[in-house]
Amino acid sequence: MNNVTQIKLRRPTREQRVDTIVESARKIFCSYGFEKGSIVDIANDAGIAEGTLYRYFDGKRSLLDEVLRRHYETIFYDIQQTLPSIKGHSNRLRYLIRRILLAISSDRGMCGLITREIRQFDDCQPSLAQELNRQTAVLMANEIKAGIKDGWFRKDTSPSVVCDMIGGGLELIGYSYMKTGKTIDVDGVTEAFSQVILSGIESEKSSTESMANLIARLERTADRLDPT
Amino acid sequence: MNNVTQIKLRRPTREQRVDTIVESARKIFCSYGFEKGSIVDIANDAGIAEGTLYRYFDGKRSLLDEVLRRHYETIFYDIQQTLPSIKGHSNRLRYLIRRILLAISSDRGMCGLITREIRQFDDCQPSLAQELNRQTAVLMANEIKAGIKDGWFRKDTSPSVVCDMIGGGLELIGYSYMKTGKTIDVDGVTEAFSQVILSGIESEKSSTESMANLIARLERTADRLDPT
DNA sequence: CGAATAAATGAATATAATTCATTTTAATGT
DNA sequence: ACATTAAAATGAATTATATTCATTTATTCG
Repeated sequence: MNNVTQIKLRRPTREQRVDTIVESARKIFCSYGFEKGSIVDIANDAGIAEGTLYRYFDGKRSLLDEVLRRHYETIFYDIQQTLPSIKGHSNRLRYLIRRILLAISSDRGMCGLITREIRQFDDCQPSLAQELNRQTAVLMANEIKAGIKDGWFRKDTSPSVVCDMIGGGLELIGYSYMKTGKTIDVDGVTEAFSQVILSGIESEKSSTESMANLIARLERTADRLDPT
Repeated sequence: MNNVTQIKLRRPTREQRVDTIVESARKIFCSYGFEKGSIVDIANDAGIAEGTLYRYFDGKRSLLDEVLRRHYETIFYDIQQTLPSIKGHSNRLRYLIRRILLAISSDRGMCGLITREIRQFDDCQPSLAQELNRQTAVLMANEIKAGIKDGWFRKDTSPSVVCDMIGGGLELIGYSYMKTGKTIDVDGVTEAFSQVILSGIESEKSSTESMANLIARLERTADRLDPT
């Protein structure tokens, strides 16, 4: 067995090949969009023939699904790690809003891909991207429902409507980011969203609570002044 | 000149032919979607050959644009007639929300078409549908800005964020209507939207905010007095 | 090494938008 | 009424891509 055979390139494992293809697909789809980015482009970028690609994916659509699945996976993992450590329904909602804005603003190409393609194809199979978006909406809805139960949010709040407003609003922010390319002021936008939503749904109890905090501050100040 | 030539069908005028084509396109696009609905289908439905269609429209995309333009035209006309007669910023906002919900719920096929295709093609030309949606957003933004100026809405409200929340939220309502087909409770959803948005942005003469300012003043005073 | 199996290939196929040379119809002038 | 010209309509040909499949190439295992 000579040196040449030793250094001869082995075929990549199935997993490696899938990774290569998905990465090429991500690059092409993000640059040219789903329609314009062709299978030939992706195959060339991955260094394989078109036919080979079909041994690993059912078609263009499954390829898109896998690209999106991997993108969302990271974000979900992150959210699952962080969410339990945050105290208070309002703060958890605020965190979810901020985390999604962060995902949008940190990858413009992906944001554009998602924004443009998310509603396609829904006739037959439910779109994966939509399904993944729904998961985030469920997290928000749970927070709102729990908040209502605990009396922090108004009893007549419709969790689904609030989720639609947050989710839809963030989508439009992403859309405008894709189109204009203006950087997103993540903290500013998070505050603007939270401000409207939270004062829109917070109950008497929670305003009483914040009032109590203010009075506590007043009392502490008074204590400082009290000569006794 | 015999009877036969008398009753012979004349070619339709340009306008009539355009109307026929647009109507067929609307029907096909709403039933099958923009991708799946083919030019042949539309031409057949309109009773012409494929080539003929291209004498009236640049291509499939322009056809879609015209279908959407005509759809929005009706709605805008209606809004322009009604809006000035409504008194109060909050009521005008509520009306806009309700009018859009009405448009969504009254034409499921069109709602599906818009929902699925609105974000496409934006690389090159700005999508017409998007442009038309933006016009509604401008109406809302004006209302909010005026409301802030008049002191009815909080000074720190971000009109664009509020518009995104309303517009994006309504889009998601439409999306879910297209997918599930469940009828929309227009008045209920209008109230849920208005409730959250309006209590989110209305300037409570109230409590918390101004109280916080007062206490902050007191604290500053205390700092000045505090000998430590 | 030499079957047997798995992977890769790219030419062939299928589908759908768009173009264009040709045909059909209408309008005009004599 | 007919010939001539202009406009409109046609559908076969072109183009562009996703997908398939018969064939070739590489790997595994006895």
